[in-house]
Amino acid sequence: MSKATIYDVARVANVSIKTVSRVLNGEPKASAETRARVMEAARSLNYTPSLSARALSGSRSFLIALVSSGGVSDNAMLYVTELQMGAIQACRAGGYHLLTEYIDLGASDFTALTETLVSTLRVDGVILIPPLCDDPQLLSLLAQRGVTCVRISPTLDGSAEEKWGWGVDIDNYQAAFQMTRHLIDQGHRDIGFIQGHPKHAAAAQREAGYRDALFDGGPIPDRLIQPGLFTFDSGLSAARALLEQPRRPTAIFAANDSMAMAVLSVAYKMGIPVPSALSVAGIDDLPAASVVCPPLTTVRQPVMEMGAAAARFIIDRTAGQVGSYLKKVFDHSLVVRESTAPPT
Amino acid sequence: MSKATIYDVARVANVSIKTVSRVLNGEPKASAETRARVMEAARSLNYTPSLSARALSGSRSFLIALVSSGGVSDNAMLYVTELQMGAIQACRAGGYHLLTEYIDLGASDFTALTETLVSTLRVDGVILIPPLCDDPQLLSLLAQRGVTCVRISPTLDGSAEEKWGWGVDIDNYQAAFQMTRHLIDQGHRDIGFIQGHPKHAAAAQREAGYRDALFDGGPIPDRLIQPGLFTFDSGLSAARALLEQPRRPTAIFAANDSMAMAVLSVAYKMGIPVPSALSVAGIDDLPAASVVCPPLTTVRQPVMEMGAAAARFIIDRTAGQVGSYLKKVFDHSLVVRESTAPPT
DNA sequence: GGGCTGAATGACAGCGCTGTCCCTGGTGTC
DNA sequence: GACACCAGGGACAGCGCTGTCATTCAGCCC
Repeated sequence: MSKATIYDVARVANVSIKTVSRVLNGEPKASAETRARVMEAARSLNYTPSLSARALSGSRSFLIALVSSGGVSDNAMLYVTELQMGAIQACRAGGYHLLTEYIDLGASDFTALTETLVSTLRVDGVILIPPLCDDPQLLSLLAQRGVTCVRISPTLDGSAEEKWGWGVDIDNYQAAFQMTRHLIDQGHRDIGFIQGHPKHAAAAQREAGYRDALFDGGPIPDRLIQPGLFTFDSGLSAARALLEQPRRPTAIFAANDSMAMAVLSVAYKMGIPVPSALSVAGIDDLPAASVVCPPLTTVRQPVMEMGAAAARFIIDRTAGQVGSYLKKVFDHSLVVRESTAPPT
Repeated sequence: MSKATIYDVARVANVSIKTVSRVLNGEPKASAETRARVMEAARSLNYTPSLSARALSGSRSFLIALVSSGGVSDNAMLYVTELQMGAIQACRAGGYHLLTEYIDLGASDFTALTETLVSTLRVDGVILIPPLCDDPQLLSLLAQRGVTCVRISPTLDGSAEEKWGWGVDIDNYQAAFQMTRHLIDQGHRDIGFIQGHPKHAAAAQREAGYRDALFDGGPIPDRLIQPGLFTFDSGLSAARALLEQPRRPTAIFAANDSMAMAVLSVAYKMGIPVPSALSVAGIDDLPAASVVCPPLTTVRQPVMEMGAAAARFIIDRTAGQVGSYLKKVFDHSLVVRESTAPPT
């Protein structure tokens, strides 16, 4: 009942521990018969190898770290849960385990974090979440130490890409472009935009998509664009700035759902009915997006799949399969709900 | 630059590795002078001990697992993120690391989970989230293997308590009682209630609080109470059942925020203004609760602190401090926002 | 048949720590 | 002075695996 070791398995299967190790790791040199015998012994003993021992002696640790920053309170970071769930799933499938680390962006000690990840934990890879995934200091520390990184929604900087690891993302430009087109198709011309956090690469891409869809790259009246930080609170101010104008837009497209919900909230307070007098759209499809009133039109990203892909990349790479070291772009989809409608 | 070992530190400090180990682990036998020398050497080498080696040779693994079940899509489980954040914080402070494992409740193999936790990971403790924390099968498996468990919001079963580990919770009865009183104080008499998931212990406690506050334990008309499952969707049906009655309640108290938001949604669709024609209240204070329209009156639990306390308990216990093996009850607070008001 | 190749397996040395036991020399006691 | 005692510190054996290299034994070629 208590912990079975590789020795027990070897004894039962009547082979050396090395052979057990080989079979369990799927190494080639083992006859089918031996393989079966070992597997059976392992099963009967309910044996699971010790991660610590494997990590200590071998070159893999079977550990992946998901590093996040930023407070929970920040609605914008809510998709971390979903990402994590995807990563966990992929880890299970590959015999890996997911560690979650947190770093305070304020008093951040990247050196200590790196040391922990590399020396203490010896992780096989790290999944980085924005805005961490775009911090050159952290990235170069990790690169120096040879850590495999996967960046979620990283900047588009091509040259850095190769140096700093693989990335997963959606096509933020296209997502914003399509959403803007959706509003235009409905008949909107006066479409306000709330920008994302200037440090998030996705923010600029989304704004570009909006600009190009609305004015094909031409100048857009300043009054239509308000700064935001991807947070609900920042969305509140931006929404007010947009809605208190004498000639207010008939639609507002926020660079993410948190801010779009802020628009909903301000409109509600000001007595502006949505969507009849104002259409509102966001990006992300947060869990909350479907439960607010009215349900939010937004762009859904396959966050869980992205998390799974990130973990899988690290696992494959550690197992020797050299990944293509590029960025994988996932498909997004427009989710049209009730917050958008033709202007009346 | 590359991984420094305890040998390096020993050499630099001119002591044996055992002494380094002693100093770093805060063991008594070491003079102040030696201690300082070792610390200095460790710092200068940027040394961090290997977790694997420590775990393999010692009795602690410095690992805590947070086990969750249930889909991400389930709004009700959203507070996992917050719990996790608290646990991570406590882990960092204690030199621990947090692993997140997931188990599919459908095809659940508790034996495999336990084996992974015990043999493979050798975790020092496990944090269990509802409804996992009330599953007798899993609990007894873990207890058999001597795993320290902390259960979040567990059943009140006192006898099981000691056998199955420590727990953290709020006083669900009081929380619901106070919320109901709040509605009564505002003048409501016809207060509907949406029950929680029958398997969650908190659900029954919350209902009891509601019943006692409203009718002091006496019979409550059936029409006022609707079944729910803590999910948004279940809240939708319950809300409809409540609001389509000829004589509909003037207030609805849902056993959690997800379902309360469903009430908001149904009311919106039916054109019932909140709070003027209907007050709505929930429990949990989800991140989304403050951004819906109108912002939801709810009960806030100190989820992050609860997570931190859970992790801290495991850490202390592993370090030898025998915990009191009871349940720690945290203070909750009524958060009155705009979804409740006197009936008109 | 001798030598060679290659597949299947085992022996053995660590990986970087901690637990246990042991040694040293200074102090206190009578 | 003989003894016990204890704080301070070292030697050493693993923890449970994997990497490396050695060994064995078919099968095969000329």
